[in-house]
Amino acid sequence: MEKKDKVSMAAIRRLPKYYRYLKDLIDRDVEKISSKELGDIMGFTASQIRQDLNNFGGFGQQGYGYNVKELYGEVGKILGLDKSYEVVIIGAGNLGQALSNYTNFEKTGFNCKAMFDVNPRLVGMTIRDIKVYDFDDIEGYLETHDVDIAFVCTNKESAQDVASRISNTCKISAIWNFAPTDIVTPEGIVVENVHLIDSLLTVAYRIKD
Amino acid sequence: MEKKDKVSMAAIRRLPKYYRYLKDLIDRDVEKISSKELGDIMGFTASQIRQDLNNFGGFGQQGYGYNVKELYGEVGKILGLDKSYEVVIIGAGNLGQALSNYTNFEKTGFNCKAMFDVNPRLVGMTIRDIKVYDFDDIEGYLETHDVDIAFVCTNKESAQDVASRISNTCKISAIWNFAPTDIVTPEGIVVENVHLIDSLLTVAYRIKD
DNA sequence: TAGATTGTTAATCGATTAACAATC
DNA sequence: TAGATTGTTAATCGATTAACAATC
Repeated sequence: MEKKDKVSMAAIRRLPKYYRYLKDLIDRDVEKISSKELGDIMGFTASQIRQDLNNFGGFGQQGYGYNVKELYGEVGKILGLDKSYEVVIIGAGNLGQALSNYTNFEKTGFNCKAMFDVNPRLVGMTIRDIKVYDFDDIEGYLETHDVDIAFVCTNKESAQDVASRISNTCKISAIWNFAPTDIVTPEGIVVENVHLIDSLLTVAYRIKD
Repeated sequence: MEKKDKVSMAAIRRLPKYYRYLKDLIDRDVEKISSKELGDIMGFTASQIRQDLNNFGGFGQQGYGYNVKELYGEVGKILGLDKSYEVVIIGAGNLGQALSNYTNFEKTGFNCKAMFDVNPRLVGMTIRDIKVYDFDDIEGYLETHDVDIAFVCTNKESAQDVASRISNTCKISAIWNFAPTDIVTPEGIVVENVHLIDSLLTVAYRIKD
């Protein structure tokens, strides 16, 4: 199943969409689906769907199609959702708090155990059962807890410093960065940037008359 | 300058990144830059940078390169940042509140004037000078105010209904959708989906051993 | 069995990179 | 002028789509 070396990023980024649509189909009690039908509702060609899925294995059956529940499970496994992930949030401002409250992540297996901030007003607070620690304690925390992903919700200026400090402990696998800047990490630490402003600017572009 | 018909989405999505990096260069008092230098710091090839920019015009000068301030201004104009945009936020929960507080958007010209929610506990509140109205008043509000973009921060279940209702007034140009579902709108209304969970799932995929 | 639909190879399309003449 | 670097055309690369034999 681990053919992931050669799978294109474009295909990988489609996987969560498959996962969402397959979940919807399950909720609507659809048992089986063909690549043609799935393509129609997702806006893909049947060909692309078969190509995408066959990057990871033959999950269908000729003359029948795909079993929805089974395929959903397989895509989940491909995405790594057969395990859960420990998460910390760095930056307990509005966005950090919003993410900590986002039950969707928890339901999918991303458990936030701690938040960190430099602001003394926030340190010590508890937000929906999650304690806010002083960011200066981050190294100690990471050394004594298995954390997979850090959500970085700081401002632009602090993001790289934060990334460097948490990368140094080498106990973390990935950074999910919401600061409006590109951060760099040592080889082996995955960075996923969510540049909200970039997304919004493409909206501005597209509504120009 | 309006060659935008044929410009690829891939190129358009790189524009905000140019805009960010050029701003950084201005802040660091860099006056001119070549496509080679800019490519090195942005992780693009010089060739791609020249191709991207020449979708919109020849902003450089042979033998010299690009004037940073001028190019920054041009990219801003291409993105449509020479005007400002009126914004409403639908869904005044954690994420909606976080977005309303995000000064970065305002600085770039996106002004939030009102929030809407169905929750009576939130309706009537004021969050950083922005009033929360009852969502049932949305049609009236849109008819009496020029709103360009609606940020949809509802749950998955309500997102399509919300999108349909605000699309019906036809006074809005775009929807920036944060609900974890794909929404459809009438032709002519731009939709930009920010699927946070999709982004997070690609992280899970990429940290699989 | 016949019909349907997959898995996979081949063809096409589009985006990125390379090359180079134009020119500051 | 000579050197540098653009704007743009041509070549390459990769991703998407089409086609079809395999097979349930």
